[in-house]
Amino acid sequence: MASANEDAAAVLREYAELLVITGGDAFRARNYEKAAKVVAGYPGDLAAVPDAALTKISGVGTSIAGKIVEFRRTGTVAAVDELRAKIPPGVQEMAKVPGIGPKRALQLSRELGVTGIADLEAAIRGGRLRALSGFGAKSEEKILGSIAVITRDRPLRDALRALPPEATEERIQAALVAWLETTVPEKPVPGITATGASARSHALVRTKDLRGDLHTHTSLTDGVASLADMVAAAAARGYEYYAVTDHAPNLVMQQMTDEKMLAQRAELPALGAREMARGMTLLHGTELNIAADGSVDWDADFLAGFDICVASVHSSFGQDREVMTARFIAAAENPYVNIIGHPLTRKLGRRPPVDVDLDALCDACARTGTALEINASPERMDLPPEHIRAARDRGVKFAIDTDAHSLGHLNNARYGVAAARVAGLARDDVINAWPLDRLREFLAKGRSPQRLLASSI
DNA sequence: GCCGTTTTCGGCCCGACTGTTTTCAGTCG
Repeated sequence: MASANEDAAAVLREYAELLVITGGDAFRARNYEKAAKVVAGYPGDLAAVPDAALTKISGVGTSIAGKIVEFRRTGTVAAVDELRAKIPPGVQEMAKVPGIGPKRALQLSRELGVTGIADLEAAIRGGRLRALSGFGAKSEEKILGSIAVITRDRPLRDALRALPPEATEERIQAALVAWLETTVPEKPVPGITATGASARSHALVRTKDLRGDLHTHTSLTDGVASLADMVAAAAARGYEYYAVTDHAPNLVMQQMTDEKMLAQRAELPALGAREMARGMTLLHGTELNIAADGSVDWDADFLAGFDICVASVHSSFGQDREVMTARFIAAAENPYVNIIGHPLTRKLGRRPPVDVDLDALCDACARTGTALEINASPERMDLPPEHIRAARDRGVKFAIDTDAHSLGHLNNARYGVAAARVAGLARDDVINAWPLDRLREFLAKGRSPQRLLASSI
């Protein structure tokens, strides 16, 4: 997503990374990282914001605004250049490899003279890593796996990042199809639909069909925009409904509590009544954590207070297929779980998909009335089109969600729609393309009074 | 470096996991 916003964000992000590698103040680094997210997710064109107005952006103070101004004028930031020069070549690149952080990247450079990812792979295959303290067979295996993920995902990630900021769903769709065709030329993916090539293309879901977003965050957890700003931005998109789904307590770093969640819920009626959001129904939800055993954060009593629950895997990614599948199915069978969030939990070029029997999970979802998420974040593309098609054929419904952590992310829905279109989904397959009444029926799931009574007998 | 209905200083994201170690450092979400 090449744009003034993304360019500035990249510089701020790099400065944060450099501060961490060079042992700078962690809070300072975190502020740059946060500012990078805010700038990347700034809903307008950052180039149109006057210098003096930059500090009006939350998370951007005088110092960071100064660096943005410098970058706009000169195309570079001196402080970033200085830190770059202090670090041996390859360290920044290696520190981004999952399993390697700043400390290990520096160690690899200093003690082995490794100069980058390609060199690192050669060093591992040459058995040179074994000589380092703290590195063993498992580390070698993990690093090689990470390098494979980076290599494999890079073409798709780069293709998506190269799209213009306002790329339409058709344009994104074309990029996805092109990538699928180059990836598996010998094995055509069944049901994949190229742009405009299908006679059914008129029936495919469109971005304008989406009536709401069902997975979004605020600054109460790891989002960078306030609840009020997120709601206003959603209303400006013309949504009929909008779900706020901040993280739940078991993702410890988010520091969610019962009290915070209830306080957020109490804010919604007033926000919904504002002129800006009038006519848009606010749903109070959460993104639960599916624990290693398939349980979630809260008990039934507390969960019953939510309008909608997304449930996602955020830990223990390495479970074997059988355990992982049982874990997901347990979550789908929870009467309060409406959507399985980013089902493969992959991040392009960062984290491989978990090993789950999707057919079994799809059957559980179809049986229990649980939707699978098509997470629209271009950093995830999860589910990918080939799996969406298979899931649809097993009777699964979908939620195309942005998982927005900033205002700008709300505009990512079209990436999910593109994946859905490639897979051949129609409006009827997508629960957030349904009218609110029908959506509410779906969300009631197994937790209507009659059903709960019946299941307790 | 940013922020403010505990405000101009002093907080701010904490704990589990992992692999390697023999008591813990590093990484991650």
